[in-house]
Amino acid sequence: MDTLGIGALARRAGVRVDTVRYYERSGLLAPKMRLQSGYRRYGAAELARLRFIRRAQTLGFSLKEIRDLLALSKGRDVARVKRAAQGKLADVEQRIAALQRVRDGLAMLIEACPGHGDPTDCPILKALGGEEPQLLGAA
Amino acid sequence: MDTLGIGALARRAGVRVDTVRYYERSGLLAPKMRLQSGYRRYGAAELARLRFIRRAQTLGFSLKEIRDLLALSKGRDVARVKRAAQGKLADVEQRIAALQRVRDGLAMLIEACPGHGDPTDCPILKALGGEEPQLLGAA
DNA sequence: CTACGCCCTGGAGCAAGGTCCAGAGTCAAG
DNA sequence: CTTGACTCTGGACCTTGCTCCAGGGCGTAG
Repeated sequence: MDTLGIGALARRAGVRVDTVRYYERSGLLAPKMRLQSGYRRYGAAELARLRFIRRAQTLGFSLKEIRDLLALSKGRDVARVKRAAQGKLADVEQRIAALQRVRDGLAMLIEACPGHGDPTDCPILKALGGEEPQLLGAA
Repeated sequence: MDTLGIGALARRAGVRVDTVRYYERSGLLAPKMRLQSGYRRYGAAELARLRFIRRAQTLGFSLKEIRDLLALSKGRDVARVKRAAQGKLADVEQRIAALQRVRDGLAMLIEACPGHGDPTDCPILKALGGEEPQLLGAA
């Protein structure tokens, strides 16, 4: 057989067996087939899908969002798929922009901080404790 | 008085009263003072801090991380504060880089998708369902 | 046949981050 | 003083994303 049991699949994707079953319950990943015994069998497509799920997760997509993304692959409406992808893109771009503002704020503070001396001279502490914590950008 | 009750504070920060109390329990935000009745009173600094917490959260910082960030403002060791900020900066930069890879992958797929016609021609669907879902970058 | 390691289902438990009572006290306007 | 809006505490409950049993079957090497 070139199919995998749940344990082998889990090992190859770096997740636990329970997690695979949890994803199945959550409608994210169904086995390719079952043996008469009820044992799940997975193929290469399932392994790829599982790895996709994990990568998406580490980037901050919730399981629900991932389910939505994956559901698109069953849609026959190409235009809708494209629109959904564009929406996701806008989403990602907003997150990037927000994080860049954080980064710039942090970088400025770090540069302005002497790294020694009187705490009241440290701009980082001022930004964190003060009246206007601009660290994360206005509003 | 120019102090706020918990309800007014919550309204101005766009959170629920229960959330403010939850943050207090979690060691994130203490009232400026209490009335004899036990009522909490907050000043401008507390409102700023609450808004800071919310902004940090929307950018993916956990309450624990935020607590760490805020705790720095009480530290007298400027060098340590600076190192902590640098660590957080590296963190943020990694997240940005990861998201940029997602963005680039998505953008490429969207550009390659005609937006109509045969679903089997749509690269987005291929990337999602196929053998090598490169959408989120390799490994 | 006996082990030993997988696999099954169902359900409990956990951490984070809230959210929502119940029952009782407080405050401010009229 | 009465009313209605607020606030208090304590604890239960919810969602997400797992993680870990218990109490069984399966499967293959020796």
